[in-house]
Amino acid sequence: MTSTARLPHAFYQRDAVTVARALLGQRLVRRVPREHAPPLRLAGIIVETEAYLGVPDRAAHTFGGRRTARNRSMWRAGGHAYVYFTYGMHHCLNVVADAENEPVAVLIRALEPVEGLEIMRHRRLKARVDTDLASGPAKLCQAMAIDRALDGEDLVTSDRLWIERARRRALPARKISVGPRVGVAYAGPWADQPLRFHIRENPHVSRPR
DNA sequence: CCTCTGATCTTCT
DNA sequence: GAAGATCAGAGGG
Repeated sequence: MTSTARLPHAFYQRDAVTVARALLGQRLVRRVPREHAPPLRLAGIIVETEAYLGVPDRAAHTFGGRRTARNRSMWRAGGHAYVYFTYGMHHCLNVVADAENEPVAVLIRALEPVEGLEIMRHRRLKARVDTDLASGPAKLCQAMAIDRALDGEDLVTSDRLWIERARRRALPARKISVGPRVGVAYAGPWADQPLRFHIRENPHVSRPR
């Protein structure tokens, strides 16, 4: 029997590294209302994450504690969404972690699609194979119809975006691969920190160059 | 397999 | 005015 219980507030109220590891194997769900039709339900298992550690973390948008119009959601309590727009065309989804006013978050980097595959294929026409549907932070936002309209969303109460518990316990460490974060070479020593986590041998994980 | 490049525009300096 | 928590396609080996 498949559980549909949402991850509770307390799940997110932990340090970003713990949350980044615990999110692996859980199910991200997007509900999209439609006129004259039942709502769409899109879902994918989280297979890759990165932790961003806030004020001291040179790679984080909240480095130095600077608040901007873009990053203000990161100061919210753990369990909210932080969605940003970048490169003039891409959106990326973060899950805010830890306590309110602790501006840390977890970037969701890849999903294994499990519900609404037909819709996702339609939204991702460039993907020749299903392992390319959501194998990157911007790809998954495209597949799941996630944009800035969902910035600041409360994942515990929202009817548009939430995360369900798909596994009872966190994945054992031996099934998680750990390494440096992608695309943050500018961050000095923080670029080398082991803050990227992904499920080992899962074909839906991103393949950065 | 690998490296290089263009796209495209919001955000912040 | 420049850069960016990216992606896709092209070209060469």
